[in-house]
Amino acid sequence: MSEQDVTEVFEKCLGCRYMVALLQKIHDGVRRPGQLERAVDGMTAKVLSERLKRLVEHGVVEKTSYPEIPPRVEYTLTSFGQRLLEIIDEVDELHRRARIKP
Amino acid sequence: MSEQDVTEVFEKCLGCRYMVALLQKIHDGVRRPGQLERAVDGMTAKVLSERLKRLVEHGVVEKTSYPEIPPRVEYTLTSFGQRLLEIIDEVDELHRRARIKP
DNA sequence: CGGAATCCAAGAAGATACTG
DNA sequence: CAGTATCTTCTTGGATTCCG
Repeated sequence: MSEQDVTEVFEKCLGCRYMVALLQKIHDGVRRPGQLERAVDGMTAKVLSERLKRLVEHGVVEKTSYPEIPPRVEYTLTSFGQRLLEIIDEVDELHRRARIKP
Repeated sequence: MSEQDVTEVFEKCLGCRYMVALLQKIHDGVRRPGQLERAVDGMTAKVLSERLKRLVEHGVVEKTSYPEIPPRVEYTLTSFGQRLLEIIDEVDELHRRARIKP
C-alpha cells in the first residue's frame, strides 16, 4: 500500500473515470478481470488493469493469483474498500436527496 | 444544480486537483476567492474559479454576490457540502487506520 | 476584486499489438 | 486470460491577458 493523505484516495481511487462503477462491480461479486471488463461499460482492458493496480497499491482491493493454465486472477475488496463502498452509497443517497428536496 | 449519479460527484467535485483542499478551506471559513487562492497552495485563480463554478453547479457550495465597489463575493458550503466534508474526514480517518493496522 | 478568454504544456484515456 | 508497451487523441491544468 502507500500514501500520505485522503486527497490521494479521492484523486486516484475514486475520482477517475470508471472507478466508482468498477468498485461497485467488484462489490457485487464480479472478481475476474475478463468479467469486469465486460461488466463496466466502455472500459478497456488496459484502463482496467491500470485501475486495479492502483486500487491494490492504495489498499482498496486485494489480488489473488492462482497458478493455473490458463492463469486465473481474482480481485476482492479489502475491509477499507468495503467501508469505502458504504461511503459511496451514502454519498449517493445524500446527493439524491439534495436534488429532490434542496 | 445538475446531474444524474454519484459518479459525477466523485469525478467532478472530489477527484480533481485541489478540490479536497479547497473544500476544507471553505469549511474552515475562508469564503472569498482572493483568500482561497492564497490559502490553497499552488492553485491559480483560473482553476479556482472553474472549481467554484463546478461546486455551485453540483450543489456543494453556494455563492453570494454583494453589489459593492470593489465587488465582493462569498462562497459557503451547502448542507450537502457540509455532509460531504464530514465524509471526507471519515475517509481520512479510515485511510489512516488502514495504513497503520492493516 | 472577481471572473472570463486565450494559448500552451502535461496527463489521462482509447486503440492495437505482443508476451507468459 | 491477464498484463505490458506503444502510439495517438482528448482533457486538464498552468501562464497571461483583458473586462466589469
